[in-house]
Amino acid sequence: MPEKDFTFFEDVYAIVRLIPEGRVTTYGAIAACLGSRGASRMVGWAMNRSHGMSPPVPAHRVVNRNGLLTGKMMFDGPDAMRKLLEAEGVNVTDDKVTDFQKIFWDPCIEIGI
DNA sequence: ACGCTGACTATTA
DNA sequence: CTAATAGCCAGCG
Repeated sequence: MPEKDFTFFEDVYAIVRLIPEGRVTTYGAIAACLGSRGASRMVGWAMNRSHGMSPPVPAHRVVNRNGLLTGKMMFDGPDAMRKLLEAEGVNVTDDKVTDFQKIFWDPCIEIGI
């Protein structure tokens, strides 16, 4: 089997695409599962780069530690992220995910950590 | 080749 | 309690 040619951000894409509808995760959770807790910035940066990727990455399901939609402005519109989340059953109030802790999805489970 | 920036998080003052 | 700083890794100028 080939070595992990996958870079940090490629792993991030794989995880984000595994997030089920109606669930959200955090940058830190993804980074921590990959082995680098402080690499949360890389996760966000990877999301910024996810525009135009195939298959598309549901970056709207990735929020910061407080459930705040930090990257909503990077989408097609400042309300596009909130609209997408609400369309999946995620209530968003004041750019924050309601009951964020309840719908929080742990990527470590899916990647087998 | 070097330095800066960036959708973050945790710690210390 | 809030504010500021350090740590993280990879792309871009």
